[in-house]
Amino acid sequence: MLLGDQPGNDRRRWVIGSAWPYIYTVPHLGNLVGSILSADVFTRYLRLRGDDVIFVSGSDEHGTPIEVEALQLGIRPRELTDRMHEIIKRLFELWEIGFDNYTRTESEVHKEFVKGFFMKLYDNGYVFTKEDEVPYCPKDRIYLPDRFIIGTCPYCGYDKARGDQCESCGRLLEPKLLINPRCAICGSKPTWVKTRHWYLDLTKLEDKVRKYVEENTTLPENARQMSLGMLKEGLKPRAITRDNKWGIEAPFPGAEGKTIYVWLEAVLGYISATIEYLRSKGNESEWKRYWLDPGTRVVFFVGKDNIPFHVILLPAMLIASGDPYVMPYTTASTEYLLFEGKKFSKSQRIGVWIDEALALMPADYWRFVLIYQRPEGRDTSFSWHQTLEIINSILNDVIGNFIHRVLSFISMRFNEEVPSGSLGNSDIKYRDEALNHFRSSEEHYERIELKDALLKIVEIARIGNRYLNERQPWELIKSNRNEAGTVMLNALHMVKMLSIGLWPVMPKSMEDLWVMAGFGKLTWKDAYEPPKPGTRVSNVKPLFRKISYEEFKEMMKKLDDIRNTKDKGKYPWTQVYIVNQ
RNA sequence: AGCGGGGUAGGGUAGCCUGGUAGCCUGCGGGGCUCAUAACCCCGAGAACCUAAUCGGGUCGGGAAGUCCCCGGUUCGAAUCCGGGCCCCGCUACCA
Repeated sequence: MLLGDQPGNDRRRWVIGSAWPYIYTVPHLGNLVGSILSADVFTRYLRLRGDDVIFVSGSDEHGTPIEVEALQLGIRPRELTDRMHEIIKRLFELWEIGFDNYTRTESEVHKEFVKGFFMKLYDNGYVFTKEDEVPYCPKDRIYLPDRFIIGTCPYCGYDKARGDQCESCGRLLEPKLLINPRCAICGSKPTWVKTRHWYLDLTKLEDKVRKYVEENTTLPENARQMSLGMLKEGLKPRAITRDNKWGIEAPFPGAEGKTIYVWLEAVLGYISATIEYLRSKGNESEWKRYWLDPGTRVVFFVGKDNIPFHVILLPAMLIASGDPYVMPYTTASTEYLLFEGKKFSKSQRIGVWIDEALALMPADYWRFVLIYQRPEGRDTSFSWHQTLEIINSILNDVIGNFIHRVLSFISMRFNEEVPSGSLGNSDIKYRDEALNHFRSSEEHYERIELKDALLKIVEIARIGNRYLNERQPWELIKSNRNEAGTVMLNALHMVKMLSIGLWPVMPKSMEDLWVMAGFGKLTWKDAYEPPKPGTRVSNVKPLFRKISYEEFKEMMKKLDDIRNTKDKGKYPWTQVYIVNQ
């Protein structure tokens, strides 16, 4: 392999979207890893390569749970989401998430876009109406989704069964099957009222969607199989409208007072957020270059629960619009992150939330640990034990210590100046082995296998450590300063590769390293070039440190304290812990 | 219930499509090195168990013939292919 021999030099154009968090509460680590964090890492990789990328997401704020929460707190839904949106936006900044636009579904641009978009579906004949009978709570004056009705399960007699499914026996239910049904909010008896709803006629779109899924070879296996399974059973019409007040008004003639089903509008946010971003840049019409030009690759990052909306529904709607939207390139879907083997659960306090996490460790530590355990292929269990091992043994010992032994050696033995050198066979062998791993990491990044991409970069540090042990520059320098210089120049080259490959995962630490090592601002292809002799390393100090068992115990105590404080908050926005920075 | 994914040393994961040495990381034991953050490098045991002895572990002796969730099949040969089953997770269209 030759230096500079890297594939794909041409500048590509991308839209990266991560699933919109529902801001009823602060997301937990499981929510973060599959969607927003993964999308950020991939986006940073693309930027490092010099690709043209727009990275968007936003707060999903409509829908019944938020409407009900606000009702119970005696405030308007918008007040709740105004506050939560600001908090969550701030938390993502603290997590070093580099959105071009993190917006919200209450954005005017979004609302206008959604209304116009659905009118196109209507005009194109993909919308029909049907009358349904739905449960309604006369006391709360709210239409009740299935799971907001509780009653006695007709099969097992469990008296807190929800209208969609009985948690006790697991059987699927319908609200009408429940014995003694009650409103989940106030407990009063719901009435059944007739209402008309507007449906998206997915049956007409089924063949085109199937073709899209079948021909899309970039979809992860879980997304592909799940989608093909749904298509095999046949797509059914899906209601676009709801009777909620909190949402985007349905634009259809005769649909006054109704709102659009949150999922169908939220997925359009990827487009509206792009428009909003480019409008703020003063060139709104550019959005068509991103969404209508077949050269663009649109990629979504979601958890596995989100697959149907991104692989079936959104593509179906894009087709139905009649506009020449570029079809999504892929949907990078992850499995679930479990917490100590169990599902994250807010009510049972199982898990760690993204506000608390930052009070315990720096964002880069978390980002490293989470991507290192990214649930690709199967559910993966997060455990504190494993987390400490990864930080102490991999991040600190293998990576951090390698970087530090190189920089401190140059600092002390070469007077802070990068030495020159001419590589011998052994040096070249190690350099090329490292470069091969760098190249392999690039291949994994290209396939959005972020965990494997990271593992390959970690290997470079292992190679570097082995290299130093074999060449022993601390011995060489006694007799042959030039050769010691060669080894250190080459080792610093490996540090450079590392710092580039790790930047998408730990941008802050790597930028600190770039300054310390005198690399300056780097791009992906710079990894193939050795550092410049004569540049200065300065202020060398360890980038990472270990977490002792005592510190871990203190962390757990701190987490307890934070939670006790959070519990005292009355409103959702007072149940959040923001680190002072 | 239906559909989809998964089950591999103590923990975490690769291999499965395309059958043939179970790879890697961590942890554990031993050795080396001294530039470095008690860091680094190399070697080894560990993916079967039971019994005796012991506070327990290491360890010693004996038995048994096992091995990638279990049972069966195909094959010279199965983690891999086929059939059946168990368990975990997701989705099932009105939660988001």
